[in-house]
Amino acid sequence: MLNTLRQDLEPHIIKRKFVEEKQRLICQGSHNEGPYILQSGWLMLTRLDDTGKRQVLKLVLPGEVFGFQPDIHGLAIYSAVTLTHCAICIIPSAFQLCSTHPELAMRLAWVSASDLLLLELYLEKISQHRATERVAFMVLELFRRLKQRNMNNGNTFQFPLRQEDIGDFLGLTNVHVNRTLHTLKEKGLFSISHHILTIHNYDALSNLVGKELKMYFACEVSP
Amino acid sequence: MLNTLRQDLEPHIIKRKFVEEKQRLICQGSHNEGPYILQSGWLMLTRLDDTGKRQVLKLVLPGEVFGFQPDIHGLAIYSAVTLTHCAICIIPSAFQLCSTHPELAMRLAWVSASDLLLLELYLEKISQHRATERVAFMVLELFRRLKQRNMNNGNTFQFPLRQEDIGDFLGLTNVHVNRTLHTLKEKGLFSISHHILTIHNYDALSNLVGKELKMYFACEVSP
DNA sequence: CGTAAAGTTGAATTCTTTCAAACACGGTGG
DNA sequence: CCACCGTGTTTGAAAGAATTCAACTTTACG
Repeated sequence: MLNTLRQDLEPHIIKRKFVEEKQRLICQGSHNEGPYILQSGWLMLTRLDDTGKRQVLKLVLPGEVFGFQPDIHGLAIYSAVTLTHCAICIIPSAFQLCSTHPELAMRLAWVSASDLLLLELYLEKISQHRATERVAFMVLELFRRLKQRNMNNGNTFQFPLRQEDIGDFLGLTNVHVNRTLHTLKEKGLFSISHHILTIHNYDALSNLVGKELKMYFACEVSP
Repeated sequence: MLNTLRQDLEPHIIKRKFVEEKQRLICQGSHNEGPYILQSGWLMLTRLDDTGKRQVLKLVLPGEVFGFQPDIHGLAIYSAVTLTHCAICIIPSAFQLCSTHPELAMRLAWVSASDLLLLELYLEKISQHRATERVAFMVLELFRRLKQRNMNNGNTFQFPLRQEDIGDFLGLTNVHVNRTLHTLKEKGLFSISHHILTIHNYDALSNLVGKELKMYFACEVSP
């Protein structure tokens, strides 16, 4: 399911781009050309509010579709910012293509529904649980998606986020993220160093997120 | 856009149901027959975690589709619970229908993307803002959707949620919801009494949620 | 009228933020 | 090669927000 989308659409993909890190692909409040497919690299979807607070809505990994938004006034409600060097594809007129390519419509439905499911899980964690569990959840959720893509190296993987990004993702201040990471490191669960994250005790970590999610993370779901 | 879905699908809708309040249509962890269309009444999508904490994921209003979830192990990740007497339709084999009815696939894509957008806004509020703003946001967001359905009576509308439901929706305890509702009532913004909510000062209320969302709530978006 | 469910209030505790300052690190230019 | 600078991380102390616990009041409903 992961790779076929690009194959289906191959003839319709007009533009390909390579983008440096910290660049903006979609800009909140502007017109959105998407949807896009991320081919390689990491990026994040972020939203700024009037007070200048930032919410990271999603971390996008290779193979994922992003930027399929029903617009408010036709404008994007979030920005897409690269965390690393990225390669992306643009599907310029996805809406029109849908009528002639029902499989694209199905795919977009499936993508949105999957994003929705993931966001529901994040919302639950952020809304109901404390800093430690939120961070544990994020690490395990990422680890699961990275493993599906063979982007891990055993219990280790690249982790391009700053502590402030984690905070804006999980609804915490960078200061509190720092303290929480320390606690988790001291407990021997995982540690981050030089943008590399290492899980030292997977079982203890997954115990933090509860039994149901533990099963979710253990199982290989097609992305 | 709101009403056409049912018309498109009319020949394929097999079952119709009337359901009492506080009944469970989808049960977390069980197989899900959906998707469904809510014809009348209110219901909510809720998720329980291992510790017994509950997250309300969405309030579903008449005309909306719910229960289109890519399953974990084929099982529903949330329950659907009626808040009032409801009338619903079931679209039994939506996935198969999609191949012969591309407009259904498009509709489901659009529904999921809209749900995702709404959830992103809730996540931002819950993650970044305090109790007062969360509650204000919920009231305005509901008011907007109710107005689209002519389910308001001026600045007044039926409000079937208990304070505990609000808490589980917004990530607050029922105790704190109570105190927050009091504060907002004393400020003359809105009040709830006998399951009827009255907005006393719309402008002041919408100032609480910020300029961008204020515009969002002011505009009539097709649902 | 009586019971169960929902709402209200206070006081103590816990978690998180805020503010401020110090520290570490990688890169740049002298 | 080293000093310098900016970005990101670390730490402490005080303030603030929300939770917990417990008791009490009100409302809904048979």
